[in-house]
Amino acid sequence: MLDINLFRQDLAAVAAGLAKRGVALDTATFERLESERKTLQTQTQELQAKRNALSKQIGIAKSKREDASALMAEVGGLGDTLSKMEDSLADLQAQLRDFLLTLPNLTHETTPAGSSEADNIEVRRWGTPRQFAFAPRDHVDIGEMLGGLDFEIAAKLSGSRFAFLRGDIARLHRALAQFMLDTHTQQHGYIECCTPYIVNAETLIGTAQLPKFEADMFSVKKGSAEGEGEALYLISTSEITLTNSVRGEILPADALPLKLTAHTPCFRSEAGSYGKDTRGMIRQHQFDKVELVQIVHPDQSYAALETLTGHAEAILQVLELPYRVIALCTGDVGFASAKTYDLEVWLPAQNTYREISSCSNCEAFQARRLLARFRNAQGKPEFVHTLNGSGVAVGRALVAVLENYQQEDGSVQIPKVLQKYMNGVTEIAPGKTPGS
RNA sequence: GGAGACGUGGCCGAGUGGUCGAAGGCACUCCCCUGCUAAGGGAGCAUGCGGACAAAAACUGCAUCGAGGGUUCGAAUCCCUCCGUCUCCGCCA
Repeated sequence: MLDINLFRQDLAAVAAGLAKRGVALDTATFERLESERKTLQTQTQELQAKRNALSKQIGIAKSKREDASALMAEVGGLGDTLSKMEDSLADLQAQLRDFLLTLPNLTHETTPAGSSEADNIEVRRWGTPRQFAFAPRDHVDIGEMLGGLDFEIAAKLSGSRFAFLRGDIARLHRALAQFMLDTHTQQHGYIECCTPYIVNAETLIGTAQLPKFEADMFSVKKGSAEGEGEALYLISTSEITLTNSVRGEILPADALPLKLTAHTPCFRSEAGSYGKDTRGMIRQHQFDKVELVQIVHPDQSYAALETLTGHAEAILQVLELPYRVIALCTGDVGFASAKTYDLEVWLPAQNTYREISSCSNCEAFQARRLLARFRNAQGKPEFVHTLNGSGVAVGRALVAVLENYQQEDGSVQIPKVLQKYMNGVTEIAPGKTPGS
């Protein structure tokens, strides 16, 4: 959520900022709502003050055993008017809040200008894509040769866009996640968390999945029959639970930066992506991800974005997977983000780089919704800045390892750092899985 | 799922319709006194949103005692719903 004070002070600037992302701000609606709110709020508060004062006098009079009937008659007439005014004020403030909740964050000045993916800027590359002496297979074909990567069974169980892993491939998937968690906790200073996978609506408003992106979420019901309770949702990323862990908190200054990581499944309905990446496990309804979240002092957030991105990069470097870093342009950054770097890993079968991590600085956009604050040097509560990044997507990392480490005979070598998580296994070869 | 108890400020804890945004204590901050492994005295110390203002401070209004609704001139206090915590029983990993 953007700061409403910005709108009051310089509406044109906000409109210009949003226009960079291709969002048209309805300034007329805002000005109308805001001026109505101002009038009504002032009037309502004046009337409330009057009622409170009179009621207090009644109390004083009664305690002195004096007659209060005149006072009571005076205040009695206020009730209806007041409750009507309070209702319409609440309604107006809800409208204003809804108006603000549907607007994305303003982008940072260093976010490149642009209108679409095509305007994103490559910041750097790491590693050299391997030269293959044969035509590299994609992970689906590799999985088929090895066994243990089964989309038909998954389709039978759940439908399209799910995968069923078995044997060494399932184990490789687990090894990747453990390696990532260990690296982030032992080398990068993150606290390992294990969080709920099901959350309520309030939590999703905090990190901005709701109200605007409900269609991207899976919702679940409590109990069997009626289940007319509160709607619950499967998390689409553990950014949701990690970041919401500070919701409503006023943290002491020395608690910052707070660095959290978790390995969780992520559930996405992928509405609107029909026909995209239908082959393999690039785009799934359920995938695992190790997430990095930092809660930081506002002055530190852009430095933190660089280091957090570096933490995600370190994973790919140690796995020796070539990648590039992309700065998303103003037209492509996510709703809550002011600046985002995507990490794209090299996939030889596609002969291209594909997103495997997305690292964002949300500044105070989420904190404002969350009421997540810290006590600044003056002792006053101030919004924290929140950052999140994949460190990295486990499913896509599995794809990258399978494709980049494949051999001509269909076997796949295990990256050195993963071997200890694989009980010393150095390669997965056809005919041996499912096994071990 | 059944029965009961409970949810107050950073923490503890009083407060069952009226000068209560909330006693008292602890913690914390500042000042004074004292001079020594301490103690005493005084003051301050919740958050959000408004108001005149370019802004800050100060001032002032409104709201907030788990959440939402209701009764009332007036609610932390009474009623309803929900959420959560604790104890016992049942069930289960």
